[in-house]
Amino acid sequence: MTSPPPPTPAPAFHITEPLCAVFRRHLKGLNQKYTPERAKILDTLIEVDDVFQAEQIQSTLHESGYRVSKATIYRTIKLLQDAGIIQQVLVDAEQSHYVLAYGKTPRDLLVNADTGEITMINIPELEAIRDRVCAEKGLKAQGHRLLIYATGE
Amino acid sequence: MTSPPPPTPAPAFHITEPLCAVFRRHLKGLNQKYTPERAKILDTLIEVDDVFQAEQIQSTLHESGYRVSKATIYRTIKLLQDAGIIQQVLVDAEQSHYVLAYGKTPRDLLVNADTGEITMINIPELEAIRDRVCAEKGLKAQGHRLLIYATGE
DNA sequence: GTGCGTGCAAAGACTTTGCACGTAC
DNA sequence: GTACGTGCAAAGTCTTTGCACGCAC
Repeated sequence: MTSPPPPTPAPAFHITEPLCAVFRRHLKGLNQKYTPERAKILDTLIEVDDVFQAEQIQSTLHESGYRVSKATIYRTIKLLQDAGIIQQVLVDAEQSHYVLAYGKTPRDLLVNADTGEITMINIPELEAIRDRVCAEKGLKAQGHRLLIYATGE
Repeated sequence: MTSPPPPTPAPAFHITEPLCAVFRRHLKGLNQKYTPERAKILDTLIEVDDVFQAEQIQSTLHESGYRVSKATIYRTIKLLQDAGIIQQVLVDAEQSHYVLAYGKTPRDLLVNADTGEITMINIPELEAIRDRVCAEKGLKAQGHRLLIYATGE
């Protein structure tokens, strides 16, 4: 039950709160535990601080000498999504990508078509544009995502 | 070899040319044939005239009493992408979605989060914004895609 | 008869799930 | 000892590929 589109949930708490605390609180609410695997995965995401994939998390952990199964990684990713800490980003049909979303609202991504590198950018005026377009249709904007494909340099 | 991101190729020919002619020309260039299956698939896309998935094409054809295998549908989708007639759109991690792209440059989509309905919209000022952002990074914009998630009515 | 196209079934890639074992309260 | 978590392997999706058969020039 992967939420089909990422409706960009609004981050609700203070930005300064450590993400692990947010995660711990979310888990506690579900009567679940903040296990070493879950902590390691979250730490890795924070360290990477970029768009990431399940595979990448596993190999990064592996390099640190820490072995976690794919199953656990996927399960943890789902928990982190539910907690609003990460968000799915659709940049590639082959594999799911995610970004840290908590307190950041990363809605705009620059994809370097040469290198595949993905950079988070921020284009504030998009929110106004988006709201205007929705209002014209009698709808209410819940979020947006812009992907820009670029080459050169 | 599904092209990972859709770099939004610029449509080059006159809009009034029927898409089947474009497709036929593309196939001829590859020494391939405009078969009934390929024609039917393209006709269906034109009739649907909306974001679509492979599955949907097959069942729509099936309702018309025409049976085409998934393999042929996927192979034809790839040909249509190469011809610049359709483009992949990433709206959902579960399945690949495509839209007719020829002569339309549909870069902006409005996703109704309540109904799942996807509408193509056009926001001309985005091109300027996109080009500006890329220029700031010393890159050259090749295309973009905006997804807006909305609810209400 | 060579080349291209189709359907079928098998293979692939990513993700999810069932199960047995472990660990913490 | 109950509840939750993990790894493994199997299952599940969507998509691609290999192969044999068919059709057209």
